[in-house]
Amino acid sequence: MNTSQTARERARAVLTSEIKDAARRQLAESGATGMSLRGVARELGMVSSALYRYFPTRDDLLTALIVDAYHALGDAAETANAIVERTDLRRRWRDTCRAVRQWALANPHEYALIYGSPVPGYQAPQDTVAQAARVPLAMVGVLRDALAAGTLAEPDTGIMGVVLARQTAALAATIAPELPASVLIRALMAWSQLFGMISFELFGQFVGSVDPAEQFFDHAVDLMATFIGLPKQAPQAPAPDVLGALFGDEPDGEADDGDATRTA
Amino acid sequence: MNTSQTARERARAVLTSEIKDAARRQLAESGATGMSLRGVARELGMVSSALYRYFPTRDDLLTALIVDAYHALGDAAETANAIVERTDLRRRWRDTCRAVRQWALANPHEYALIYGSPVPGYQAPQDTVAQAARVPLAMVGVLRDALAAGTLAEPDTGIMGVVLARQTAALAATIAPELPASVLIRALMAWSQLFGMISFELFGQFVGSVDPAEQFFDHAVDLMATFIGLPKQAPQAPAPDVLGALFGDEPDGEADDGDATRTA
DNA sequence: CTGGTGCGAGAGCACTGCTCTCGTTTGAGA
DNA sequence: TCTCAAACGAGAGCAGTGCTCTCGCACCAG
Repeated sequence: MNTSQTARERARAVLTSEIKDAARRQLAESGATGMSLRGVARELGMVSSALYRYFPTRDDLLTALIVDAYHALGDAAETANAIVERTDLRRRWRDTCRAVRQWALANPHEYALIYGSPVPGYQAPQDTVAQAARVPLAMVGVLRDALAAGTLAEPDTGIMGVVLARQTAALAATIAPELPASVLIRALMAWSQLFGMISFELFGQFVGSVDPAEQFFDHAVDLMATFIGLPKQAPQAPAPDVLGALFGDEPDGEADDGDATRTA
Repeated sequence: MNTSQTARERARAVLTSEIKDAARRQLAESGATGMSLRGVARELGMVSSALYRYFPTRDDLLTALIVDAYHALGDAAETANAIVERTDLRRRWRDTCRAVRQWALANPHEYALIYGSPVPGYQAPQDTVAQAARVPLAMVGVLRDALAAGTLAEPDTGIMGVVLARQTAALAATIAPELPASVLIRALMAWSQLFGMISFELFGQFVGSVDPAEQFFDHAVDLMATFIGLPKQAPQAPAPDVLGALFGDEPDGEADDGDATRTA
């Protein structure tokens, strides 16, 4: 790729990323409304009209930042999920959720950009939906492994409307066919609970109650894990037969933990 | 109150509310970024500088809209909670949550204004915190009545950090001294889950999965009620005729989820 | 009746996103 | 190696924004 790149193309690529960097810096300082095209041009020592060679409009620059933010958040969640010992499901769940919160706390304005109110007329480029799915997919990955290991306590479904039944069936077909609908529904609940909690913490809704939300967050994540059916605690020293069963069936393979949330 | 009001004061009051109405209209159409001071001045047939006699800055006008939005949402939740038969705890819980969602769907931009990313440098006037607490207080009210009636299944606390224990103790002291910390924590979780769910639906995070979120919402609300410890079902409602008199005019298919075909 | 005060209109400033034009630079094809 | 179109940055300019200041007019208490 780089071989056939002309100097102009290389300059264009580097300047494009420099523009995004400057915009990200302004975003981190002043929020989305404070990110001005003229401001980033000023920071780069160029004139504002020159920026339009790289981004046709301000919203396109913001969209690029959104895509990057989704990507960074997905990376954070997936690496946190991949780092933990694969059989320690409870810890994988917890660390994945923690990684999302840590990323949000470290990049509050970028988080607000993607999970706050949609800024323009809110178009969702098809590129973002795949990136946005990475966090819930990481969470589902833990549940799939728990189900495969036989340690997932399958909750009862309860009464389900036809629309919801169809939606969960379609979702299962594309995400995790072996997961029962009841687990999928609770995963969706845990997913929205996670981001609701983070948004509340970041946007100041917890000030009167659990303002330093660290311990509340961990507690809630743990309770939601139990709510879905993850085993209470990682067995300290699993019995040899259980261990053998765990490593014997091995549905996802062990070597590819680089991508722990493969979508089958 | 009108007695001691001079004509000038009356004119000022009515014009102030007219400005807010016009601003709310612009907000509903174009979102927070589209609400321009000059635009509302144009709509009212006045010049922009005249608006500064009523709101010293654009952010102050937005803040007024925020306070009003909190007020309207609190009203919606409290009336929904008050309409239901007081002993029907499950239905009170559900209808309160539904009222929040209905209000959010009816006023998406106002919802985004108060629960999306904070718009300006995010100051939270002391007036808003009391208003913002009304929804969770309505939910807690149901739990208090359940505890008083002896029908609240108190969940186990689990391990709790000292910070969290102190926070929940302080919260209980000011809100509901008789509620155990475990219930309070789960109420906080249900609260953030509710708004996380609504935000996801409004901001388009559910598009790939449960996009028409009606049935998923009801299902999740019900599961969270059980999660907190509310009794499974209202103990066989007191008398059908009373129920019919109370809920004769339910707008949306409310009576018994009759349309939801029960599929296992 | 009079003088201070609240009010709306208008001009103007600094800023924004965006468009258009004009020389210059670049690099691929002749 | 030369040529010419495409890409590029700079500048001017337009319409819009929030906000300030000044100026007359209308109100209302003294």
